[in-house]
Amino acid sequence: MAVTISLYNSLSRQSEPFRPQEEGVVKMYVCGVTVYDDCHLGHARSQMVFDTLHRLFLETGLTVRYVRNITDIDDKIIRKAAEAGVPIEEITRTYIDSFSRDMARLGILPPLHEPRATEFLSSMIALIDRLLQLGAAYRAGGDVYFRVRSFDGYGALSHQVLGELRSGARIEPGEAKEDPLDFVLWKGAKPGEPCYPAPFGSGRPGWHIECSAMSLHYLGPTLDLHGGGMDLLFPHHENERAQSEAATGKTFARTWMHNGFVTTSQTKMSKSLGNTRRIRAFFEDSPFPEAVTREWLRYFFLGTHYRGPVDFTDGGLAAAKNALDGLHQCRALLFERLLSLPEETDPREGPLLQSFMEALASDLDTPVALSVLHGAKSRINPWLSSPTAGDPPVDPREVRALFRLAERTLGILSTPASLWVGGDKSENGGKAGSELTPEEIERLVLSREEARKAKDFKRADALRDELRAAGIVLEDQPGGSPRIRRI
RNA sequence: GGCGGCGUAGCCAAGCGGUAAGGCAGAGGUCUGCAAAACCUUUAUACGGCGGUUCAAUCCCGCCCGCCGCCUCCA
Repeated sequence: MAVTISLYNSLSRQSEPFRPQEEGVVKMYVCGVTVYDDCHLGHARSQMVFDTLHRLFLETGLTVRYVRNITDIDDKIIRKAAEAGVPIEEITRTYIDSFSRDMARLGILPPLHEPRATEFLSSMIALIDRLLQLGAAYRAGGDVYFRVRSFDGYGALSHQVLGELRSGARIEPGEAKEDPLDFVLWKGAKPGEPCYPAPFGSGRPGWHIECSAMSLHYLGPTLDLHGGGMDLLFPHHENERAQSEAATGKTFARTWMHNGFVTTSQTKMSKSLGNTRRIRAFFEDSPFPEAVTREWLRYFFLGTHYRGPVDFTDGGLAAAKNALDGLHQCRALLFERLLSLPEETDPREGPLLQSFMEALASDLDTPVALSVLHGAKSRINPWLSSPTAGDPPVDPREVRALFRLAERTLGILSTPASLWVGGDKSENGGKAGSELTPEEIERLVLSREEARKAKDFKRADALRDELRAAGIVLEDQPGGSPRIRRI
């Protein structure tokens, strides 16, 4: 569907129409993770934001060359390995696996390339060499530093004035920087630490250089879009930009996007504060099957615009689940009603589809996109719930197409109805949602049915209460046996 | 100290110059043996405060108050 995508660019601090350099192809780079621990919900949101953007690009027919790095050489990894007394590779393998599992659980579409820093040492060394030749970098005390004041545009991305920066105001003991603002490109080897040979002395790369080297390798000197969390804006992205542009003389990234934080009690969720919630734990603690939990979390995050903060609360989570339940209920009834009509002939265009796409195209306004879904639901529901009703106020087939569109772009409304309402973890290889065995449940349900037939409502209600206490809710249906729902 | 974000109904959350989307919760109703679920109806003279610009401001400007973030590793 033809829409003009506009995105907020951190560089210009305004929304701009998004136009890739090459017609029909998007070169997109997003900062991944450093693999020294399990990922938390902050990572989940960030990846979800850029996944949604990725899906939006695909939906509009663009080819997306999406690269996301994995940082597998870093001080924290080294320290963790040393503490555990295991090789670095064991730590990185463990957390790369964990990250991959988390991304799969969240339903994040895989990027085209997912390079690891250690696979690109020679590219990084070449880049540093080039910066040294250009005079943008210098050797000092076994390290190599980037000379920040040699790069005119430094600070333009994060809108910092060099003189006001406190960042570099500290020089760590042992560092030999010319200027406090300078940052390390290559750290000289220290005893007992992993190191790699380089013309300027063996050692290991600084944090920022990997992104420059890997994006250059896969996507060339100029990215259409570079993304990451708000906390990467400075210094990470500022540094990446400086060293890349100093080396290539070209614009490094045309659009920069930064997502807001996940907070708890209005405070940023971060590892150093110890207030993180791991993705894995969220899924393991969830009473629902994985597919349901995935949609639940996605819906929760998508309910807030990506640039704002999201406070992670039980109330917010509960509201998200209830709202999603309503959408699923509608979807299940609608799909059943339209079963005989092939989806292939559903409309490709229409006011609902248009509104939905326009919302997403407008700097990824997912809250508005969700409201389009709810709007469609409330207009189609009366028709769905009364079989004798006349013409529906909206084309049911467009609503079906809309739900499919939401499935593709937002990654919600894809779980089969049977799993959504009646599912529990046992169907999913997890723990059971109830203390009762299926046989016990069936026995209680049948007993209640007998009691109801005998008009012994007191006993019937007691049995229903007993089931409810075990997390089983009965929903009587006209004619048939009651529907069993787990809570 | 520098840079930035936020403050909209009980809660969450869009809108960002033309007179307040949506969701959750709540209330009333339909259905039901009673429930539950579902469906219907309903819920902000009003957008932190005070000024200013304008025919018109929640949206622009100024000041103030309150939260939060970046400037050190961090999505």
